[in-house]
Amino acid sequence: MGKVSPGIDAAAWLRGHGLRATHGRIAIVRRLDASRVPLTLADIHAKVRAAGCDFATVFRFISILEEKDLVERVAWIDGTTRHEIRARNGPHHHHHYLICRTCQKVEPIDQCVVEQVENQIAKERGYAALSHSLQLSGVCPECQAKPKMKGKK
Amino acid sequence: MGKVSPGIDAAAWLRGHGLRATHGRIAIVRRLDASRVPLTLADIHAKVRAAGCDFATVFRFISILEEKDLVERVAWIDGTTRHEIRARNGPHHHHHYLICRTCQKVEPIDQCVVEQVENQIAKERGYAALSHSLQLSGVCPECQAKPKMKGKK
DNA sequence: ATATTTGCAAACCTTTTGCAATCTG
DNA sequence: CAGATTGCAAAAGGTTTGCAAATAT
Repeated sequence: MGKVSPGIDAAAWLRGHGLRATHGRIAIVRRLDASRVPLTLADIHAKVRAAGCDFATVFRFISILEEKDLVERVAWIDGTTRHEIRARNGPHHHHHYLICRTCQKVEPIDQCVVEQVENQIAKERGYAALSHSLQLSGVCPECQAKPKMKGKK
Repeated sequence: MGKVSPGIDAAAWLRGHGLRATHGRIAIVRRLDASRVPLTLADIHAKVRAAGCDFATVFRFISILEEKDLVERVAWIDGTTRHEIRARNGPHHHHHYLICRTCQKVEPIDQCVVEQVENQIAKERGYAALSHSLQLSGVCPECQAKPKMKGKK
């Protein structure tokens, strides 16, 4: 649902956006499409290097996708920069996640509760072209149950 | 109000937290205290280097303050890592900002509208020790009025 | 006086770029 | 075939660490 399609034809998707379909790019799009959460360049590279795709290619191609607004860059709460294929739900960009500070598990939040906040606050001040990033973090039920081993970062 | 105090006695504040009051540290605390928005290490260093405080000192001391939970690290929406002195409003950490994507202006949002969201969503899933980071971005009224000069980042 | 903290410089690691070779349409 | 794209390797940025000298208590 947030995916480009279930098991998409990456080559067709690429050409449909006026992009050349090389092996590396196809692997990158597949990787992005398969993830429900934003990935770091290293994450992506780890999965596509087997296909002979260089880190520089990941870097450059992700930049291209971001310029075309097909991928969005997210400043993750742990300080890493991540990238996410953009769901086609209109001009609004949603990035709602629940992150466990202990096990680093990430759960997307589907509800659009922030919409009201966004409209209320930002429009009150006359802002246009709004977007937002909300990351909630805490300790998940599983980690609360486990013996406490402080894994700081 | 989010400040340690108006024109605080940094040395006393430091000793009060069991930290040695060196010139560099005093300058760093003053800088943090004077800002309503999170700062990068470079921001802080730029202001304290005149006082002969090295970048490494800024780096190490901020790390110490963060371990003691006196300063909080924030993954800013532009990908930079920023640091903010922690307001004493309880265990809840608030980071609500309205950021202009054109002029980079930052306006803190005082309202705690996310509280409901946080409690609703996170507790529904059994998370503990919640905190959140919300950054709204858009184009401020002033920038909407100005002639459009696309300053990307 | 003594343990802590600092400045300096080097080590790291991630991000970015140049260029010749390779591939796509 | 021609221009776009890639791999490789080096450059650039920001972060982190070691160590001897300086500092706070």
